[in-house]
Amino acid sequence: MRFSKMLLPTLKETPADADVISQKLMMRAGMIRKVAAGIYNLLPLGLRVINKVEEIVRQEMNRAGAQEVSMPVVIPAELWQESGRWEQYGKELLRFRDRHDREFCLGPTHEEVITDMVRREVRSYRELPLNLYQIQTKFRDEIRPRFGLMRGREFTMKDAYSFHATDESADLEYQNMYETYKRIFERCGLAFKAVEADTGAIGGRFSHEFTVLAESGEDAIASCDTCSYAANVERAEVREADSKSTEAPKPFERVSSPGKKTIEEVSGYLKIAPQKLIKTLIYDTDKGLVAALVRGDYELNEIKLKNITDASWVKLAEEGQVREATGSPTGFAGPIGLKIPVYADNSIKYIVNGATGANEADAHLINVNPSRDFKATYADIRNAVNADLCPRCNGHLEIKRGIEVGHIFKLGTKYSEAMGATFLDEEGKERPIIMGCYGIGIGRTAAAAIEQNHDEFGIIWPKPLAPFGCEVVAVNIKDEETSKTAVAIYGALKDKGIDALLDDRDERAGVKFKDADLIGIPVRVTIGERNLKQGLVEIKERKSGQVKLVKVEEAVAEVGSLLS
RNA sequence: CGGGGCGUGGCUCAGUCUGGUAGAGCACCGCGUUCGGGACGCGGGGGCCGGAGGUUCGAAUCCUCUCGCCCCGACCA
Repeated sequence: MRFSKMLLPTLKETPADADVISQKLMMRAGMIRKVAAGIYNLLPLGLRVINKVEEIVRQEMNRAGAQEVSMPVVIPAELWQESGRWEQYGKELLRFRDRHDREFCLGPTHEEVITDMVRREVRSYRELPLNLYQIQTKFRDEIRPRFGLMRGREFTMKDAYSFHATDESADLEYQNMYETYKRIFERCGLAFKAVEADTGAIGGRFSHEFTVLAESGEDAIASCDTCSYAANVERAEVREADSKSTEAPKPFERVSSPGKKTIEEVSGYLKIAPQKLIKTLIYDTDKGLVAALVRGDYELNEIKLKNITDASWVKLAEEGQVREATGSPTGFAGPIGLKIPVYADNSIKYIVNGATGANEADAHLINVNPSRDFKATYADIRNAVNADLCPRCNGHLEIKRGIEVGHIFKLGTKYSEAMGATFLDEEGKERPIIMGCYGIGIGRTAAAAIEQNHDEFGIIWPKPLAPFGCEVVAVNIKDEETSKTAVAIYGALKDKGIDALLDDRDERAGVKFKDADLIGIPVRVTIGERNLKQGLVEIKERKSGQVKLVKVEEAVAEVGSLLS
């Protein structure tokens, strides 16, 4: 491709509304342009990268024995009503009506459609297992789209669904996909981690996230510094250190604490460390109001709370509900005397002479001792923090940020049962098909690659994702020798199967060099008059910045060896 | 949806508080000089100041309503 002919509008300035590096660089490099919030055009350079990612995914999925299909973006409501998600999914699901007033939605994921497809075609265990995937546009009406392709509302995703007659078969495929995902992200040149994760709205029994470590990541990952344990903090198990305090329990007493509501205020006013405060949060759930206790310096993990209470949703109670449960305004709740179920984080157990709300305005209790003064169900309901004990070994957890680029789930029979996707087993017995599902965010993977591979000048593409393998820069296109040599090398590269970009614009050298650094092609061949007089051209690697001069005739071979 | 902010040539922004009829840099077009790390000079084109209503002799500027976008919290590939 010739630069002069390509729609490749690079930007000298960073657009005001971009806030992560990948988004800024994608905009500046002329890869993407915003059409609406969370909705983007992919320009030629951007599409090239997306195609590279897709091709790697496609090859590896095929290699793993999966078959590619394509499902519609527009899905009739009935399918979602069958699975029960039409009601559950919430506003992320963009719903609309056609001219006949029939209800549809834009597919945010395709369990329903694929389950419908398979239940129509598969009758016997002989036709299983099956792994079907597609690379397709999804739409999720995100509350807050941001970070360019990293969290768009419309995005391309590879989603695969597997169908099995037995649990063992499903587990085998889960493992197969786990290995496949590792290969895919390795081939993309990414530093990633597979971590245990919560199953969320997709449902199912267990799952792993594939996370690219990056400062801008929206996920917090806890990983052990000695063993291989890694999990999303939403999921990370917390093991409390046994800390036997030598302090003697004192009788509890009520103290006045006018207007002191937050942990900092109470801690400061009563001169008690946050670690000795019992934070009491009132939650509304579909099972009624509950109280959740965590140590003052920890955060409650709502997912864990939801799991332990066996509720299908939990949310922080409103002011009125807090009054109803505690008889006091928010900020003064405590576990003593509550009539609702009390769930306490394991860390509470070790508090001696702690402080908590008195369930009356402007008062707290001090010298509270959990085992003596109130009853609670103890469980792990807090978020893991840095330096927590590893649940698997004697190491400690480190919290890092990451971008979730892939997720694999063992679904079980959630959808097959709801939608009647069954098969006949060897004994002629009808059974629900066991399912797994496996997603990869294509655009997000490309964005993650930039987050991990860039410098102050621009993108540094990992070779497998680079939109071109090599950029040929003709320093002065008006010089006949330069122009002839550049075109010849460019042609020879193409003949050799190397995708090349020829910067044949009539621009000053500086402009072309800046653009080359910005768009981040791995290898640059620079043809300038001075070197050319000695029969030499310059070859520069984007990543290392290493420059070497080679003979014109050797340039193509040198580029080839740098790219292999 | 709650809280905060912003909408002025293609892009980045000034002008808004203190109304007087729209600017800069970059980009774009022409000519000339320049030419290996985002050149310079001269000339030029381009803006219902997000939209609607109002106040006023006069509104980018003040008021009301609306739409869009961005940031901080509850979702996920």
